[in-house]
Amino acid sequence: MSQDPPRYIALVAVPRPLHTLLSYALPDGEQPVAGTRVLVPFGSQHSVGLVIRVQATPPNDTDSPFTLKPVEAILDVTPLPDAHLLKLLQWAAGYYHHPVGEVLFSALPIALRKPKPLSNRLQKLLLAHAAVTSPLADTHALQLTAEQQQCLHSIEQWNTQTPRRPILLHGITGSGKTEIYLRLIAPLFAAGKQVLIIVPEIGLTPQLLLRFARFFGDAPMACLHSALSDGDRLKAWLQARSGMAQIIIGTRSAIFTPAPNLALIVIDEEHDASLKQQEGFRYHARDLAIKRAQMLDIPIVMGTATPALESLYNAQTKRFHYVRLNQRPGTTRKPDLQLQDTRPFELQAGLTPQSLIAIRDTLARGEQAMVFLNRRGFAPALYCPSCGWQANCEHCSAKMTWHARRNKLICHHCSTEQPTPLRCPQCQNPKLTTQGQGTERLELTLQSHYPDAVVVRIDRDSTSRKGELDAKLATVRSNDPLILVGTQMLAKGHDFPNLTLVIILDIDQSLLSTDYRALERLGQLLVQVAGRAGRADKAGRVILQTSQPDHPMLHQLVGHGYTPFAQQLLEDRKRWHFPPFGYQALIRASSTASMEKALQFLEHVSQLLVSATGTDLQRLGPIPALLEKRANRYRAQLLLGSQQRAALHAALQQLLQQSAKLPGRSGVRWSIDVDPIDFS
DNA sequence: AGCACGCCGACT
DNA sequence: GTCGGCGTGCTC
Repeated sequence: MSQDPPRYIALVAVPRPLHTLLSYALPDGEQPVAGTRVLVPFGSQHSVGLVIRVQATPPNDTDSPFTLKPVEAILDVTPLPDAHLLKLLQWAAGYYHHPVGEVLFSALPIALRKPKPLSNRLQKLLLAHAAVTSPLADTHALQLTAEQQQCLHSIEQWNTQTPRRPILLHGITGSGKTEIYLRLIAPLFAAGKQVLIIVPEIGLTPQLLLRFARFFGDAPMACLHSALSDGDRLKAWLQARSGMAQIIIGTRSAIFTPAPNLALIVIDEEHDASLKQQEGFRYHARDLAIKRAQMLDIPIVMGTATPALESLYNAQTKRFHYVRLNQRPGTTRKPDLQLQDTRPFELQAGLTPQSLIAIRDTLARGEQAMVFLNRRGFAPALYCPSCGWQANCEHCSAKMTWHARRNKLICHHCSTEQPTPLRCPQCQNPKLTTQGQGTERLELTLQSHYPDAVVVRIDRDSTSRKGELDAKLATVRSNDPLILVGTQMLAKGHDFPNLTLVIILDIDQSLLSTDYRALERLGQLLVQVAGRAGRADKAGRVILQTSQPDHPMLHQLVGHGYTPFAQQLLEDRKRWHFPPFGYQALIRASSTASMEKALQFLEHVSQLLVSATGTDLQRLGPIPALLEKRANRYRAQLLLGSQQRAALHAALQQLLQQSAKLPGRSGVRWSIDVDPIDFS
């Protein structure tokens, strides 16, 4: 049974952790375009794959070790990621050393993993679109201030120059960055172009969305975020891909949305850590956005009140254009920021006497106060005062947090829940005690301290039900005097005009952290939270409670502001050859068996890298991770550093090529994190 | 990631 | 004697 050799073969990426493409024979006469999905046989089963390339079979192809299996079905007529996205994604797979098929499919809506053609869905969408006409409903345009006009003018100028550079828009909270975005987008919108806007977390930026909706009227907007159903996500994605959604707003993964007429990318809050994916394909949406804009030769604008040190450095070295907005329209005074030493006082509700007085006065003036504490739950520890027993998570090397409302112990690392023990499991003592405090306790104690005041708590626990967050935000926006208690969730994207006092608790841990990025993040968080105070025409006051009021970096931040603070941190980074003065990758390993197993594996990785590269690759570790055990896995890490990006990437390439032979790899899960930002 | 293949303990 | 444990290795 001899067969003619296939004329063409397809190189296909499947959504599995394979670092290679697989070759399949194509039926006679078929030449699918790169980016179309195919159904292929895969081991004993079938898989959807993406065609990356189609090649003619070499005429006398005798050295091929395989008899190629045939492509079973071609699922699409047009490519899903277009040629440009395909190129970007392949580049990203190489840069982040992540399996190419997983990278490609992580950029597609989940619904497209099923081997179903999408032709009919498209048809429906396009028919729906035919009825909509959407004039620019610019009835809510505000007059720009002189500073904003100057800023806009600079950006427009830069966007006519070649070669292009990314633009860093460093504007203090309330300075009107959104107004600048809108003015940049408007002419593109009118010209039928598309714009991609990446935001940290869409549920938390309702005001930005509202502003866009007002500005662009009923223009078709595609929103892509984690709360969407698979169907809605596919719909938004198709609308963007068809070009009919001109405004595309989304979180991190929206950076992969196809947009044939893309003319501008905006990254809002470019410093935000949520732009970096923290598992699987660990990409940074800002960095990929810069790459995408560069490949398309379109402008990219990154806005923030607290630039990432990397971005600030890029601005200083002229890789980025840099423009500032220093004024808050309608406000004359900057918030008054003060450090408060907690050590001399016995704290009540975690607050110093001065803080308590400040809250009382604020309420008396009919204004709002916010107490920021980045810790959920009632208390971060439950222990027995008589024998010293403590409620630890049995799956993690961590204490369990006590939640009063649900009367449960919850591990914030693995989400394990346990009923609160009635007596000490060790000595039967019926009186267990909590230690420390979270937002839940803060809410309670503030309420009893100010019995007549309304206390609103906003954190993940108090807003998990649908509509709950909106209701709470509406209460706050009614501008009645109240006390707002909350975590991270309050730090970004909200505008509370009657909020004039912000108290920030418990920052001491960040000041002592071994993570070299902890101070940068603390600085960003403090400035962002402080930016909530004193909007509209009311002066704001920010109180920073700490047991280390003499910390030099805190003084730098409070005394001179974010930029000199960041500059100081950059100088430290330079001394240590840390990013952006060097390049890093973190190898993580975990084992259910023991810490030793994870460490030993990384020791072998380390040795492989030395013998394979022999370069001046710096190695820090292997060391146990900050959280040594999580969800029953012992975790260790090895930090790699180099002054040459190419050397680091060559080393990672070597590691991947030889990883199958590494001793001690059985029972160990491991991963590569390029440009790590979180060392937990 | 799945899945099959393969070599060691307690059961119809 | 077999059912099945998950260690190992492969997927064109």
